[in-house]
Amino acid sequence: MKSFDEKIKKEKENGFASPPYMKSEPEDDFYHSPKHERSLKRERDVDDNDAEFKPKKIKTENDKKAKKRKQDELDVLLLVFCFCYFHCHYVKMIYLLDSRWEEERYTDGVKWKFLEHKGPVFAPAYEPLPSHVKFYYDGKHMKLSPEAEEVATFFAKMLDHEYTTKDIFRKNFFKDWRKEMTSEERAKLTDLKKCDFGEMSNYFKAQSEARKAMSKEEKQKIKEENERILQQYGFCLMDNHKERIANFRIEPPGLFRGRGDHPKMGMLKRRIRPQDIIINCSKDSKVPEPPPGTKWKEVRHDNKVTWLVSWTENIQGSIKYIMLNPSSRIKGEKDWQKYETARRLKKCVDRIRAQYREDWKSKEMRIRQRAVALYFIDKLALRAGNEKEEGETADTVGCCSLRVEHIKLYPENEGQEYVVEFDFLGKDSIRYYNRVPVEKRVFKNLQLFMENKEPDDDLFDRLNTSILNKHLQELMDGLTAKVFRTYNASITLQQQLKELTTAEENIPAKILSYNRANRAVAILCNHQRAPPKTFEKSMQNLQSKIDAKRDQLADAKRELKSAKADAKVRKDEKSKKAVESKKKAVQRIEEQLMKLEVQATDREENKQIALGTSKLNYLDPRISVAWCKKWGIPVEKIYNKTQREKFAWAIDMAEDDYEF
DNA sequence: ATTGCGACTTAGGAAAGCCGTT
DNA sequence: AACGGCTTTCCTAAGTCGCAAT
Repeated sequence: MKSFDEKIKKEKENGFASPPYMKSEPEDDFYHSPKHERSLKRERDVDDNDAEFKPKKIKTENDKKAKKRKQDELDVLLLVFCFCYFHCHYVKMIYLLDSRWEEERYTDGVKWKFLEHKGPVFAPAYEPLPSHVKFYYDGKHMKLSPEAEEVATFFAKMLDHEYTTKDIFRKNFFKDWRKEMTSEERAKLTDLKKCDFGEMSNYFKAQSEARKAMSKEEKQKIKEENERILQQYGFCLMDNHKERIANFRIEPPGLFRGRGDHPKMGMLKRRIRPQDIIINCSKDSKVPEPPPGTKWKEVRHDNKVTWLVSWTENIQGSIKYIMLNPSSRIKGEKDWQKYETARRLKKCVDRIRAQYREDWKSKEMRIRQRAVALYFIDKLALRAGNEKEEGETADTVGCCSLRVEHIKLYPENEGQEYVVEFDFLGKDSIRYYNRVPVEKRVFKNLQLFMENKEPDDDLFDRLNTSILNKHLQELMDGLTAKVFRTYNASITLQQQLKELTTAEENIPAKILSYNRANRAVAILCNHQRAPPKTFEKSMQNLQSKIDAKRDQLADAKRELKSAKADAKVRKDEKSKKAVESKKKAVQRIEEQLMKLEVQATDREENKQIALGTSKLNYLDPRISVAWCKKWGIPVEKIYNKTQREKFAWAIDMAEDDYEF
């Protein structure tokens, strides 16, 4: 595999990459990340690999063709290599370019040839409450029918959550609950406020306490049972390889918890039965058996999709799927492709930037809007922003769906000109707040777009994601709005790593640098988290650890001093040795102290920032792997076991000189 | 052009697991 | 052994984007 890789690299060096040169920045602070005052200065890509668009000399048509052909060859080579990689890795076939490759090469959307699995694991059946756990209505005990009781337990289990205090939640819940009641119950239970779920709630709390207090043996037994289920249902056979399934358990019934201000919160998410399930597998496989006495809704054999099981969920009417784990070939290949697309964007991003800057001047409104939106997507890593059905989901927006009320224009703000203030709820109702200076032309355009509009009018009324993506497709094959997020995230990591890593530093300090680079990306992408509930306390604990370590260091230093003095007087071997060992002790403690301090810094800076999402979805893992190799950092320090499984392809492929 | 649907990726919070300390 | 704090895994909601029907 290596030699193949090297071959590709050689080809690349043999004149494909134009020499890197610096481009002048149109703005010195092009990128603005939300939330943080200290702006993450990020330079544009140094390496501009797009001689095609900015030729230094006029090429003859033949030159171009030859180059194109060679580029094509290179692309094919790369494709073949990665194809081989995934097959060698996953199918464990050693021989390359065997005839079997030909028949296994999938065309026109075929995702697999063979697929066999055991179907889903259903949620356990409802177990009625013991009779001593009572429900009261208006102070009086009332025995509920099993159906009504089950739904009541869903509410009881959430009693401590603030959800259950929200009007919409209560209203939706009560409406759906009533549907499950018998007509007598329905007649009687008319006011949720009069319902007392207290005993139920306490019962479940006691149950969970009991579960915690179980003996080792009991816990072990449960663990073994889970393992058995995992072994039986958690894997499938796809094209000769056993693959881990991501979510083989069907979602249990419960109350829908949307994020943010969701109009459907509290609705009953109904139980999924075998007759709701569509099974997907290959014709020549053993079709999974539905539970005794039941039937699947449908069994189909569609090898153009990757899912094994699907059903339609009742809240939004959307389809849910059971698919493979990220470690699987099918996900890994896709992930790799995603980063390759982002790398292709790197090669032409300057051309695209130049283009949209031109388009700011267009006489067509739709083109100006498109150009300004694209600028935001590129500069601020905003999401595309599909339109959503009003009243069906929380009111959140992305770039194309921004409304006038979401931005404020300041001709001047804190000494900066043309400042735009963004304040809106994005995916998962996470707030995006950012103030950024923009170019005058952008500013003027925004003023124009906002003229004669109400606050709740669309900012880009001539634009949607479909129009934008169609345009992007014309600029580069496979380019869509989200590729910019991937590209900007990965290039930022690479750049930050280059900037922050110092050769002399020890491993913990290097890892802090890595986390800081990662953090820069998370800030750019606005990946936030609620500060952990115990954050303050855990910070204090760490601080006292640091203080204790400082004291310990002072002691050790004192001891070293006296040992030195002692050795000076005595001048014997023994006291010399004592000095040496004290020196070692001081050193060791210093290192520990340093480690703690680094940890404290890291944690403090990470208070409200979630690194996981970008690490898992936006950062080309080969950048991290290369960085580890370059600085002799064990890759386990950066990726845990699951992550290493997901990124196995990158860990195998990337050398220390990998360039995104 | 618009809408709806289907398939897939991206997302944060909760639960579970783990590991060092008491 | 119990506890507490941190990490990992699980869970499933919420996006993106292409395609087909209208």
